[in-house]
Amino acid sequence: MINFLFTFSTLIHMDFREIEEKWQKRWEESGIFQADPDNREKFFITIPYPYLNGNLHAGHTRTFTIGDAVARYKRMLGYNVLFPMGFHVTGTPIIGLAELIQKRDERTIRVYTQYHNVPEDVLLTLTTPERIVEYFSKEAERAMRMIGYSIDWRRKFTTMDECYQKFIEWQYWRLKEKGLIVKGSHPVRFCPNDNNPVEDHDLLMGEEATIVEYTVIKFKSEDGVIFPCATLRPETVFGVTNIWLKPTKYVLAKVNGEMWIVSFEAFEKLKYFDKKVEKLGEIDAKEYFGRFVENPVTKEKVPILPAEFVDTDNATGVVMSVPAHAPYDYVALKQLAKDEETLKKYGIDRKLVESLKPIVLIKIEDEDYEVPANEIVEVMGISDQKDEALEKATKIIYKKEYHKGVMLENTFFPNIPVAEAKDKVHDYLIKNNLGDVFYEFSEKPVVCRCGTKCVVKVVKDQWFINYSNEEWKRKVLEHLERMTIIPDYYKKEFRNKIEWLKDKACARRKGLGTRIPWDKEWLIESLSDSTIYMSYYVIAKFVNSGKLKPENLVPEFFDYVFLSKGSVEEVAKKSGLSKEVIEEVKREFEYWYPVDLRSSGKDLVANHLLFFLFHHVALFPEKYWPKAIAVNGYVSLEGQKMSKSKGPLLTMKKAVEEFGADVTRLYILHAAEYDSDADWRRKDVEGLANNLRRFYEIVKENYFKEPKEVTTLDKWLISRMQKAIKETRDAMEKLQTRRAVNAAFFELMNDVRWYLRRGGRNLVLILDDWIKLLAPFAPHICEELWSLKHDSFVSLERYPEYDESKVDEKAEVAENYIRTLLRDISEIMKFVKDAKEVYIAVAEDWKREVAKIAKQTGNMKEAMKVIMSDERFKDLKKEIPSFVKRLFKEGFDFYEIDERKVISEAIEFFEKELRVKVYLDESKVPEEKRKAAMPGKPAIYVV
RNA sequence: GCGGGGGUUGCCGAGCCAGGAAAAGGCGCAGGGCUUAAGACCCUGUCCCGUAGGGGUCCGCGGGUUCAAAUCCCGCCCCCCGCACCA
Repeated sequence: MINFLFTFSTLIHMDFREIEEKWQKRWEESGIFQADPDNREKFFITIPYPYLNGNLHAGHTRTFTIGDAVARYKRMLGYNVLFPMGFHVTGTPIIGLAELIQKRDERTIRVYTQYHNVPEDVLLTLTTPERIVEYFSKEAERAMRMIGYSIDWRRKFTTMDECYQKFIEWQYWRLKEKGLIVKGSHPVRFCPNDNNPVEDHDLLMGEEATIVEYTVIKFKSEDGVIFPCATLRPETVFGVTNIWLKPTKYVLAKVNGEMWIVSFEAFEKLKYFDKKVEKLGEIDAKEYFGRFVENPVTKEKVPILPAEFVDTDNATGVVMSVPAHAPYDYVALKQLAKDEETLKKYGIDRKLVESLKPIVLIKIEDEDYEVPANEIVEVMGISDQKDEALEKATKIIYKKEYHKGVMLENTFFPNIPVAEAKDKVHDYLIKNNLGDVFYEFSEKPVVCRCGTKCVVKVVKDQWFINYSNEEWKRKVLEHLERMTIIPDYYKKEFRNKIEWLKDKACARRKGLGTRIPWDKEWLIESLSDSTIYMSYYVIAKFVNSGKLKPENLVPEFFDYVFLSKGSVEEVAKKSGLSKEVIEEVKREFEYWYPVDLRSSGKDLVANHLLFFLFHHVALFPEKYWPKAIAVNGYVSLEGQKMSKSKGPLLTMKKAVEEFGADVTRLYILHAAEYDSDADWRRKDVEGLANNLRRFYEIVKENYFKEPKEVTTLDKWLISRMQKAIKETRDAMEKLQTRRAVNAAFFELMNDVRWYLRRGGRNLVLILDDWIKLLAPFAPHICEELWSLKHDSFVSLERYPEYDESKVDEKAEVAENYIRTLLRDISEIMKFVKDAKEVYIAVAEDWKREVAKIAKQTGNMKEAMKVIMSDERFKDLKKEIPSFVKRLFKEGFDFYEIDERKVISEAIEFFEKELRVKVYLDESKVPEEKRKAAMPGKPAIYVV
């Protein structure tokens, strides 16, 4: 009794954490996850290192746990598995965070204490980037140990380490030598007050705004003044009838030596565009109304006219008018012709305005209208240029013409689709200095966190990585085809993104990181310093053990280790290392490389994972290019998006403390598959904890029972186990952790429930396999259970093999038979009051003919045709489809089981379940019921 | 707009590629068992109808192919994600 009570209470209060900590300690002490080269086949799996501006959260937990499950699974398959981890600290957010903490920013303090669970007194000391890195790297490592990842911790590093920086410098020198680093300029969102580019999270307003590139077309007046018309539709330049200015003041400016007339706002913006800009004076637009300018493309002279709809805060504030295709222009022109007052005010001849006829220059196949702008304006009933509906009208026309339109004969590009002509005109303008570009936000306003309105700034002379390089892209694309991408449809996505990738600025002024070795004013930007660092895990082991020092890491050393360039003697001399050490590092690199699997969140597809591919292809020999990439989705909390900087957030540590490592792991692995998003729901997590506890109890209760004689039921259980092994393995090969956990845990659990309900007493027969099967997912509890009987680590055991000889289809069919029969009987008993006895009659033998026919034809379609047309079966047309379906689903053994025998052996079970007497007795079952019986579906009679 | 993914039973989510079960599993809810009780655990039910294992309706909407469609084909509607220099 005392013993019972004790057991009982330990079960109730079974503390996952206690078990987990015990095994984490043992793993650590035994060093079983430290991977060094040996004669086994290797498997090198990496996960993107976390960025340390906060604690690891449920999102990390998902990606990392998938990685760990795969690592453990592969290890149990016999691979020598390397699963390392480092920390990313490059860039600005950590600095930003330090500043916020220093300033005691209220929101930051709240978010970091409440969601990141940093104690306030500790948080307030994190006022420098160094302290932040120090603190969060320790926390991250602790969290990852708490959840039981099988990481080789001897290889950890941060991207600020001196040795890492040597490695990055080497990489950039080599890229530069290959001509893949180029200089250029590009537009960025910029805060004039902070004097810095702004990132999304630095914005108060306008996070959605993108930078739009307007084409500027230089219309010139006789006195040489340029009216820079900004447009998104340069192809319509062939249809310009006039240009518009708002009747207000403009600026006369000298722009790169030319005289430009632009709005005041535009002038301010121009200052940031990497141009020489000088204000010469102010002019009033009215001085120009009625005067003419020359269309630089058609050489036509067109008048300058006033229009109220012109927005001086959009682009240059000078607009060209294409009334045939632009509803605004059409309406404004019509309106002006009628507006006596305005015409008089500016001394414009009405005849002039009336003479301006729309010039149609685009046609749309299958549609036949004269002047598109006219038609839409009439349909929508717009007559005022300030009508907001014009915006919509413009969009409709634009959309149609862009996608379906073709240029007409009166343009330079007859019969060319509009989408193409647009670029051609743009290029023509730029090439001949007849045009320019003007950057503008797609939405306004865009406001920095400091309250200042942002501008677009063109950063000049910046270093770029030349991803647009065709040769480079081609190689990456070719390699992509050879790679495994999981899930497979992401290969298409990668293909598109590789083609779309443009040159990328790789340098920044501010932040943590490595300086560009040949231009020390610039720092290498954070996504650009994390492309090939998987190779650095090899180096890091030697750095951490003290064998490699920063001064040893000369470029020639990396050349030799990674690329086999140069001679060991030379490298020894240059690096100050012994030949042995150099060779040892090289051997280790050559053993581990390439990366066999990089498993990552889907947010990195369009950036990091691309760069990862590009840089490997550029720098390493082909045999070291990555083998596979897997992508997983996000995690939300009770349906809410997580946010590092705003909350809500669930840290990895908190999840483990609260629910335990195995529960957290199992839950996150099971919550969603592949790139679909998972939702962390407390209720579900608790439910899972119960299931896991139940597993623990069941194993403990049965593990030491002496095996008894093996029954059909036992064979069924063993067979089910084989199916589960097969399913789990197959799922894991495809990285389907949800399916794997479903098969290895939930479905087996259901089978075990049935087995126990059926009175099974030999559960012990499958327990070793079950524990091993679950070990990659819930390693702690599995170690604990395994250790009850064995002296080894289950983590190092061989994963269960699927053994077809143990599959017993007949036993499975028999159990299904019993299950179905039980269900049918109880279904009927619902309708019989005070049922006392149940009689069962199996179908007559001749009905097995159906199965024979089905087997002969081999497919459902054929079988149904043949059987249904058979006279003998015409009374059974209701029963046959489901029978045939079962045949094809459960296999043809189905009709070969001895139903009478199966039923006889289960009578006792039926009686226990149903609490009535059950007889297998044909004579007691009425004729009409017996007639409807089919093989597998006996007649039932309840009295 | 371009590109990728998706709309399934109260919810989450399998199934769809290889057409043949009101459609796995989990959660929730209801009833029963166990228990002094609660929790846990074990059964049963959970679209509608039904005093015999049955019938009806169902997988975003509308058509089509087929003996048979959640699954294949066509059209439409809606939702999510990426479009960068930011980790």
